[in-house]
Amino acid sequence: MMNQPAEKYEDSKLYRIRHSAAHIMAQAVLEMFPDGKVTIGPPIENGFYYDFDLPRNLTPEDLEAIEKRMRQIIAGKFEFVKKVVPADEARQIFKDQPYKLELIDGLEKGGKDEYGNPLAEKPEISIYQQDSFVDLCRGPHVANTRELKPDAIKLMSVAGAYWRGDEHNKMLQRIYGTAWENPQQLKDYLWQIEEARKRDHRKVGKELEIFMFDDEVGPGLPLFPPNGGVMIEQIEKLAKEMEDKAGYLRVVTPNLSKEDLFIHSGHLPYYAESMYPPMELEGVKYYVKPMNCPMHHKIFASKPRSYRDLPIRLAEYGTDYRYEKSGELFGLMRVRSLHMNDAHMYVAEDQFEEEFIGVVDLYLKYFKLFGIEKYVMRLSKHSKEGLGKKYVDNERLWLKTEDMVRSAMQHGNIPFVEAEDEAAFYGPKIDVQVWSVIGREFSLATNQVDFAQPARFDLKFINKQGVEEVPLCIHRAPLSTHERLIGFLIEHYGGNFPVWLSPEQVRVIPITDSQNDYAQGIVKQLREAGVRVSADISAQRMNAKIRAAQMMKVPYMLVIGENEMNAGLVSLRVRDGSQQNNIQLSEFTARAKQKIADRAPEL
RNA sequence: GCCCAUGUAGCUCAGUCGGUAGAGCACACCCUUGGUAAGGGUGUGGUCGUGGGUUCAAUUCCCACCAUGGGCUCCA
Repeated sequence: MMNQPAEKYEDSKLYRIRHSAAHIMAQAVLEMFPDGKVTIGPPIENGFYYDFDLPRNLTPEDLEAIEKRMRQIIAGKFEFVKKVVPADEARQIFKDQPYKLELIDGLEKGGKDEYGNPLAEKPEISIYQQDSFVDLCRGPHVANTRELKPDAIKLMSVAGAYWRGDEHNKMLQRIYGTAWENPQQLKDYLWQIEEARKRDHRKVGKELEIFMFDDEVGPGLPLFPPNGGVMIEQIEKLAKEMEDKAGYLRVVTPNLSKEDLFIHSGHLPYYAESMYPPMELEGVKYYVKPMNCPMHHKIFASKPRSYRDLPIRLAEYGTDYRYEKSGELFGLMRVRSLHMNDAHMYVAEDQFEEEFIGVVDLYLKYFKLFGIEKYVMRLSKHSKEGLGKKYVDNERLWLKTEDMVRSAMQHGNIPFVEAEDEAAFYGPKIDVQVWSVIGREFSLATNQVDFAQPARFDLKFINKQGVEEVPLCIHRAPLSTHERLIGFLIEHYGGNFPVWLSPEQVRVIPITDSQNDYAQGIVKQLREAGVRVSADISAQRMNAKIRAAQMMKVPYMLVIGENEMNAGLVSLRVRDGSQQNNIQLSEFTARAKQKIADRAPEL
């Protein structure tokens, strides 16, 4: 990322600037609300925040006033003075600040830092003071407020945030701000935000008519007009090709089932509140499915299986419904109806490693195709505290399967990081975070081990010794959901899709309406060649037609005027602005077909 | 679900300190027949998110709800 020095962020000057800016902001806020309560205010990526408990809600005007006051404080050239104090003295200093007292207790008892994370050793208690403001803080800070540049700070927004990140706690008011070493860096950062906004999938997706929402259909339930329909079709075609080669078998399963299935799977007690409520017919409850696993398990269980049949890989683009909380919906990234690139592989234990690595290799092939260069694979593990609550209560199997995944990844030479308390309820998983070119992070792929459901569903196969054995199940979704993948691809490509993914691949542009018939003939020929094409016969000038095609990001434009028509040729304009005049249609068709067949990134 | 902000034509937005609204683009028609990112004119188009309340009068003020956005929490 830009502006990230090679040194650790925590040791950088920028970190101290932002941390200090948070204190200066807190001073300004407390001057405005003398009875206000302060909590914590750390530096974060690109800026800082501070959480307050205030007598009234902040307005945008308040933010302006606070920002103005911050500039004055900075101009006051105040020293940041650190002092280490005993806990009791700290309690005296912060006697009117209940949140600080709670933090002091946490520090003194040992064990917890200001974010509630466990600490290796009991920390010293320190305070920092600048001007009139004293804060409980471990630092570090700049030496003097003059090290901050008044023109390099900006308050960005007010937001709600729960005390200590727990939704059962009081909601505080969080002010987000950004601070930089100089005004130019701030300007660059704001420009970067602006550029990211231009690529936002919600904006571009609307402009290019890839997806839409409708109030009467419902929140989180996207509709895909024809342009989105084309993309979905192309992605499914790709997935099918890849999966066919890897030995997957396609299945189709219903969108709803009786309650019994989800009781059996064990999903209901964990996830009832994220499921659409059941409908009851003739005394039987039905749920729309939030995932496909139990259905696939039923297919596996439908007949006796031999070790010779394994691994069995059942794949489906399943349509699932999850009742995400209203505030969690986000464009195409978090929706309530999803089309998942799902598959379950049933494997014997000695096949696990090869199969698991095979899936990861499949991910890497997809990433290469889409030009995804930045990604991180994360081994998501259980937590001891979550056993029996968030996670199936069998620590032995957790540790065993986590080991299996770890060694599979190591043997496959695939770099990964590990994270506690991030697993699925039935087993550990590899989650893949990818970053689009604008730096937004997405959880795309997931590859999960399931040691719980196969036993619950009484899945088994006859092993070499003629004995029944429970298979392991690998859940995998390398292309996530159509919804999330398309959202990602829109931002990743900024709408400039490779030809194979472009909803409209060619637009024929007659210069005057005398060429309209010729244009229609070209459309017909290209269509027969399997190219997605249309002709612009509107009553506009060529320039306007080109502009319209450029704005829809059509990769190829075929401009035809009298010259081309008389010679039986076409002139090609590529989306990047390059041109190739008076060429044979067959020559262009061959180029287009080749790019499509290769799924080539370039035009 | 929680805090805050926003919601005016198909799209992007202006506006009304209470008297039922306007621009550009798009669309239709007319003129123009133009050589690589916007030719000109005319016109169609809005129960100003939904439902209540206050008022002689509400798109404007108040309340509730819905949706979207920025966050928090959550994400099998």
